[in-house]
Amino acid sequence: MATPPDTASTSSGVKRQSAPRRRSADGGRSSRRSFNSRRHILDAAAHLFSSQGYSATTLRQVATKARIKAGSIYYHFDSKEQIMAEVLSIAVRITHDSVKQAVDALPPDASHQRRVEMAIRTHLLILHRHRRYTAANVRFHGQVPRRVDRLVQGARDAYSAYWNTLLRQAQEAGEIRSDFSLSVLRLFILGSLNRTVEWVNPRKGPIERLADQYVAVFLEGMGRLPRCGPERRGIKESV
Amino acid sequence: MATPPDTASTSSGVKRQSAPRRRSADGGRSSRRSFNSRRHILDAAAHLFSSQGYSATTLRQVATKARIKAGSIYYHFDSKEQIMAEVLSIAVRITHDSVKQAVDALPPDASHQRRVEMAIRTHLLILHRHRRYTAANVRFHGQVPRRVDRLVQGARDAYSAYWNTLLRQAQEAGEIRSDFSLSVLRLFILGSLNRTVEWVNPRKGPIERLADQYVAVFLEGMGRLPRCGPERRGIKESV
DNA sequence: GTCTATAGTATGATAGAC
DNA sequence: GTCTATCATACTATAGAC
Repeated sequence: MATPPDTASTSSGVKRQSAPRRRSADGGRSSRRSFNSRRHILDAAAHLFSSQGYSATTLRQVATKARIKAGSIYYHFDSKEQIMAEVLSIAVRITHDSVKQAVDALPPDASHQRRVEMAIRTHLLILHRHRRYTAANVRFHGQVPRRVDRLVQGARDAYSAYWNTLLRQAQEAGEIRSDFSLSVLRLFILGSLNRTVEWVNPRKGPIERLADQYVAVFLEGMGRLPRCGPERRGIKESV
Repeated sequence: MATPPDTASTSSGVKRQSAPRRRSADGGRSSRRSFNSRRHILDAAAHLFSSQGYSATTLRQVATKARIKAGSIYYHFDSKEQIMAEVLSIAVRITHDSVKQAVDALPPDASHQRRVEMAIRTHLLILHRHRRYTAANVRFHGQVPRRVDRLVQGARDAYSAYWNTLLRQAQEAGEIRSDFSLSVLRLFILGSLNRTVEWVNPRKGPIERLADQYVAVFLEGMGRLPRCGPERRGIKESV
């Protein structure tokens, strides 16, 4: 069974674009908290946005969670919208990068179904590993000011295009039913994976076991012709 | 191919609980607009809630859309939360009633797979037919004040229980793989269907064609043993 | 880089005329 | 049953001290 590589730790994906200058070599223990304020604000905002929504989250809540006062946020960011835009961009970029990297790491002779399987597994794993950020993106798509959504649209389109290619190649190789609409299939797959942020509790069981069931349904369900016989993998309830 | 019956017109599902008194026999043309204010408020609120979110929607917006002034809302409702609670309750009740009715209308000897198929088709159809209400429920689950969500939880649990029974019976009859977790499968199915409110444009094609593809994936993907041979239905891209 | 204080605006909800 | 007017509160964002 394929398992995605362990890419993109939580901190590695945080964008630094237009961050303020810092002291060149963080002197020591005293200023560590303030030194990382920008990331603390992003983490706090991502968490609150993804659990309450954009409008329901106030900058006072973000500030409290980041252990600073509300006014201080404006040293690091220009507006609430900018914070949201950055959170969403981080989410899309981490996901896209991780999935692409995992698929590329497969042996060159891997089947297209296998590549799709790896993409499904990695997407689901990353979705829950970076849940604060990805859930903000997944749950509030279309619920944020248009200006914000538009800033992230390019990254989202690129990720969609990546999946389209993956699926098209599989269909051309005869590994996906020729009567399926690929755009529907992509939205079906990604939508169902993304939806899991609404109910999955990662502490109740490994995401990999959840991925098993999703992979089983999709690979069997979209295959050109079903494989016959008892050659099946065991899947246990664990989520 | 099974098609759900045409149940629950838009207006039929609107709850009247605790509505103010009305004139017994609506006299005629002059007061028709004010006569239906309560429903106009609910419709306007459902539409705004489902497209913008609960917090982002203001009662002034609702009032404008319902062609009244903001203060007048409080003649019909006690609070913004009450309006949302009523919108969500309507959504869950319409869906549950319609799906149950469609499944019950199947011939008694219908297979369990066929019953699940009908439930999938009807859920998807109703979801988009009553989109204003259902999208508010589906998109903002967990994003509204707890008091509101708790008022709807009972209805949601009942609908989940209904699906659990449907799936359990199918699995016991050997029509769903025995190694699948049914709670995961239910969340998988309903989650993927519900997710379609984020991207489906009903004017671009009939929901039935979309349902074809979802049914195909789920029935093939969760079946105990895949059916062999070329006995397949044709599915065309249309959404 | 963070603070306090506050400007300017918008919100949910209420009171009372009609 | 709807209106106008308004209260009390909370919000985003800014200004300036430290």
